[in-house]
Amino acid sequence: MRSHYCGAVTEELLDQEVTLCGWVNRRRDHGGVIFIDLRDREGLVQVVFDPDRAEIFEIAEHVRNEYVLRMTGRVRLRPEGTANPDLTSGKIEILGLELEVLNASETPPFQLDDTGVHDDLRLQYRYIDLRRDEMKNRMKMRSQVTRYIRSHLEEEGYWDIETPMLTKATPEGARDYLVPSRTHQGSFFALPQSPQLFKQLLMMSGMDRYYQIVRCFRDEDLRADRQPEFTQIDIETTFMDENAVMQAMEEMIRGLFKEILDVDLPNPFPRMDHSEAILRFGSDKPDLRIPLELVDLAEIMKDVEFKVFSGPANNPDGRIVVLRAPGGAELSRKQIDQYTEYVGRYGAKGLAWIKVNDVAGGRDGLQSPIVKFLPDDVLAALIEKTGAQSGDILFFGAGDTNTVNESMGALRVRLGHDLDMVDDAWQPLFVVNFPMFEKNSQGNWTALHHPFTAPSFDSAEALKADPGKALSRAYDMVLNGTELGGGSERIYKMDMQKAVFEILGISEEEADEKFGFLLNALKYGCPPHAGLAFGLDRLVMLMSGADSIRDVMAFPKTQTAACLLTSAPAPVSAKQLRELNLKLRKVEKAEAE
RNA sequence: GGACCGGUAGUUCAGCUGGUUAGAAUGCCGGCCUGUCACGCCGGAGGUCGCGGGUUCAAAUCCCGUCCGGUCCGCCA
Repeated sequence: MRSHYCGAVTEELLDQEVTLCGWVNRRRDHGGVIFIDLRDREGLVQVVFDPDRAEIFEIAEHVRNEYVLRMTGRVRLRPEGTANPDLTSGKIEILGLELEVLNASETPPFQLDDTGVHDDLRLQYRYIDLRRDEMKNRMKMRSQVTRYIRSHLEEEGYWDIETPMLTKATPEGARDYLVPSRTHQGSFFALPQSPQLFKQLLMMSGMDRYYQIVRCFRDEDLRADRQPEFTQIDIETTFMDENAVMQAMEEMIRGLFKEILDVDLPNPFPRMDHSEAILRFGSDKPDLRIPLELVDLAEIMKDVEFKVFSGPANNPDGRIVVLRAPGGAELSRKQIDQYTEYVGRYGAKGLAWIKVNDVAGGRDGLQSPIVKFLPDDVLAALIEKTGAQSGDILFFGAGDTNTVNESMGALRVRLGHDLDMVDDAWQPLFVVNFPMFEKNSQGNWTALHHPFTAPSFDSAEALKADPGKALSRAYDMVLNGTELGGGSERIYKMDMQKAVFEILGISEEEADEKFGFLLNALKYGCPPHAGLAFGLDRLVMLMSGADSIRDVMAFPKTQTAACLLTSAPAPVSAKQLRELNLKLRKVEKAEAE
């Protein structure tokens, strides 16, 4: 049908006849001569129609944006001074000799070069949105990324093995998407939240090294970086400890960034203990591009009269920190109020602050509603410990540890952006040595990672004796404040797995019912194994500079998990429900009161 | 479940302290134009102001409810 891609026609084809197919990107009609920019996936080329050939000139006059054309013409140099350096094909143009309209187009609902079109319209007409260069390039990069990952892992001896999409609901973790079974009425499949258990079973099956670029499903509320269906690069290996896995994975990511973006990531990636990340950045996925850090003030504030500060300083479950924002003394009262409202979202009850107007001026150089509560020596220690300079502002977070970490960690990132202090760089790291368990609001132990993660303790007895002390052999790869992937060394011994279930309060019967197949497999020669999973969408989002993973998915869903293109989800027929032995409950608002 | 932002011409927005005929840009349609590339010039058409209710002599504008899109908290690894 065609001889070349539009974007691939260059001066190398001078004087040759080419046949092209594509869309009308734009038509410029000068009366006596018509230019059409013909567009396909690979780019644009200018086609010229002159009135000498009345028949095709007539056709060209009636062509409109987004018409699909097939044309044949001769490649020639553009007249001197009319080259377009913005196009790879800009030195040449094509003199139209034949022209066929393969299909007309209605006027598109939005202009392809309009950058501010609302998301809902873009999603409804996604097939038009995807024609835009920005979107097309993201799809291309995504394909390049998966190609690189696949070929790299294949070369390293990993096998691509598929796992079921129709599987079993899991009690832990996210809400499942359920699929009713027709042949087992009243029973349901679940779509996988991840292939976690299957990939472990593949290791037990002796597959040695596995990978899969695989769709996962989680029925939870959405965010800019969370979709109900998303793609993981899922990896698992046998007989490699966590250090070897981390090293192999960072090598892969380094290679990927070099290949696709020509970016050299650090070698090796820095590693940071989970406890250090929380202490310094208030986050388990610190954005190292931002130089600000939380400074702990427990020592300084222990004995002050000001209970808001001394209380948390003396409470083992409390924390008091300060965050120094360089140049922040210029912030207006309104801006400070906005930051107060911002930390309030994370549960902070307030946001105390001190403006350092003149660092040499002692108490008089400080401006703040709380300075009067703090003695001179504490103020001096504060200035010394934060390294505050004239013109800075100090923000204080005090309260229970989690609230302080979350609110001040978020404020740190927000200030970094607002004060334009985000380093233009790629800052990856591994966060390691996570706690194995944490207490939930009811005071029960829950797994920080998942219940198949191996603890740092070798013996099940030691683990049971003090679960709060145990670290896990888990690791998260973090890039610029986004969690790119995470994994762990897995439990491969029955007694350890049983101990973990016991600590989590999962009874033997329940464990048997939910995970019996895995526990059984542990009995038949289970090798040590470890792995991890990357979020492909987040990876491509970061690499392409997109603000949301929606922009690196061809057909994403809205925040309410709907597809505006197909109008999914949608009701089904009574017949379909009957076959599945399902009956809908009536939703009557009046009765629901 | 909750907080906040947005919804006005095909599109992106202005108008919003209530008051003649709701504007701009762009797109669209028509005419002119032989070197443009965001072509140019002239003319024209185009609106349930998301939806429902209320206040008022009068509502795009104020109030209540609701739907849709987005950001975030909760939720989620």
